[in-house]
Amino acid sequence: MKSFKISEAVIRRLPIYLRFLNDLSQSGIQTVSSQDLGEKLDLNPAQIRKDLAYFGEFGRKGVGYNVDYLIEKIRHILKLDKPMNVALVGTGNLGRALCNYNMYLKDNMKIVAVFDADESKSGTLINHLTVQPMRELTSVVKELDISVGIITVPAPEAQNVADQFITAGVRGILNFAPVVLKAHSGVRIHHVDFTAELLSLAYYMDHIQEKSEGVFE
Amino acid sequence: MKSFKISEAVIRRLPIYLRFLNDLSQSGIQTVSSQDLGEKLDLNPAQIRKDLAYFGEFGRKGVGYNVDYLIEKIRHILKLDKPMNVALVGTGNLGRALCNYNMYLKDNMKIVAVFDADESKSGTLINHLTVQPMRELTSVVKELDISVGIITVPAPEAQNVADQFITAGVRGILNFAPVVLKAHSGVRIHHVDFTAELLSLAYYMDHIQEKSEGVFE
DNA sequence: TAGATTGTTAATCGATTAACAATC
DNA sequence: TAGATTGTTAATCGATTAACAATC
Repeated sequence: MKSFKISEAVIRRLPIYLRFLNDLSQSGIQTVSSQDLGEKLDLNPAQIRKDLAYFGEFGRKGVGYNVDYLIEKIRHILKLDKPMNVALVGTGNLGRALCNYNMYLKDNMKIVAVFDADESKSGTLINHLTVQPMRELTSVVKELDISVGIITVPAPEAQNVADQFITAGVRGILNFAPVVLKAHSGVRIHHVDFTAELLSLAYYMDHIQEKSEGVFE
Repeated sequence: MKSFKISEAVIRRLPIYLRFLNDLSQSGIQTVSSQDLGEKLDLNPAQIRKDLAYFGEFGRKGVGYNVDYLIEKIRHILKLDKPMNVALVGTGNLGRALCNYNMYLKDNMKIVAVFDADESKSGTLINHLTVQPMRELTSVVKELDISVGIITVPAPEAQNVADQFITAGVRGILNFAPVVLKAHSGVRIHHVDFTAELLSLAYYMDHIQEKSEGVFE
């Protein structure tokens, strides 16, 4: 048994590999080289080989990687080979969009409970799920063995919701609110910050596009 | 006049600073130190000082940064001090959510046109905007001087939409589809990849949380 | 066998952090 | 003046890329 510290950058690339490998598999392609992957995903082939090599020897010299075998391996590494229950708080436009978007299903991640602070929404249905009041959160998280919470509430309420999730026992949070959340170590927080993506995009609009070159007086 | 290459990591932090500074400003706080910022945003104070110093001397030794002055400076750096027009393609749940979410307004970014490949949707209203057919895209982008395109279509159509945006003349794309897009240099693509965020979150769920430590046999 | 491609080491590159003189 | 905090250099740390022996 070996013990590694795998860097976050590596882990964040694995879902990108997985997604493209799934496409290949569906197209009936059985073998792929790091060269191919690199071209399609805009990554250095050496980086891809190195990333995968952290977890084992998945390829064959002179041949490449077997697509379905690699899919299986990455799914195992990311722990997508067993079901994981997810709860969502905040049934605004974005929250409802995510509930309907059940892409996660094939990756064994499933939204199984939805909450909203506005109790007048309790009982309404979103994609076969009944909206529940916040006071039910702790008990539902425990009953349904929910390990991940998605936050789609306005920024000022996000930290409060995160605290409730953490108290209830979730181990991971996916935050869509435009605010930096605090959590004790032991709880992992990923941030989907599309306002920041849009604002940083603005910076590049008038610049000469030679690898992040900028001019200032 | 000095010429820099500012790294992408630096640019991506500027909107985070800006957002928190806006909060401070609204709370009536006039001065902030890199120490304060670092604590609230989970960043190293030295990094914050260094980031800002790429663009000028915005602080005062022994005092800190004037909140409103720094806001003004960052807004200028990111080019948020002049209006920027945005178009969106794909009026599914996510697209509609983004149209309604006009947080961008105060940052001078405004969605001014919405398109959908499904022509039966043409003419419907989303938040005061009329959905238009794809064949109008090129002319509308030119007429309204649109420089950024948002893509919220299913993955298989995303590259095609990107190509149309690029042909029409946009210089930046914010892609929400779970696929890596290709573009010639000169067009900047940012990817909001929440499925990847969710899948990589799964990896950390059963791991001891000591800075990305993992164990494999 | 000849060509292709992995796994891995070494070299490079870039980003973060520590430290401190300058100065408010 | 004493305390605080910046701007900036140097040191550290980590991630990417190049190169190549191993081998299919």
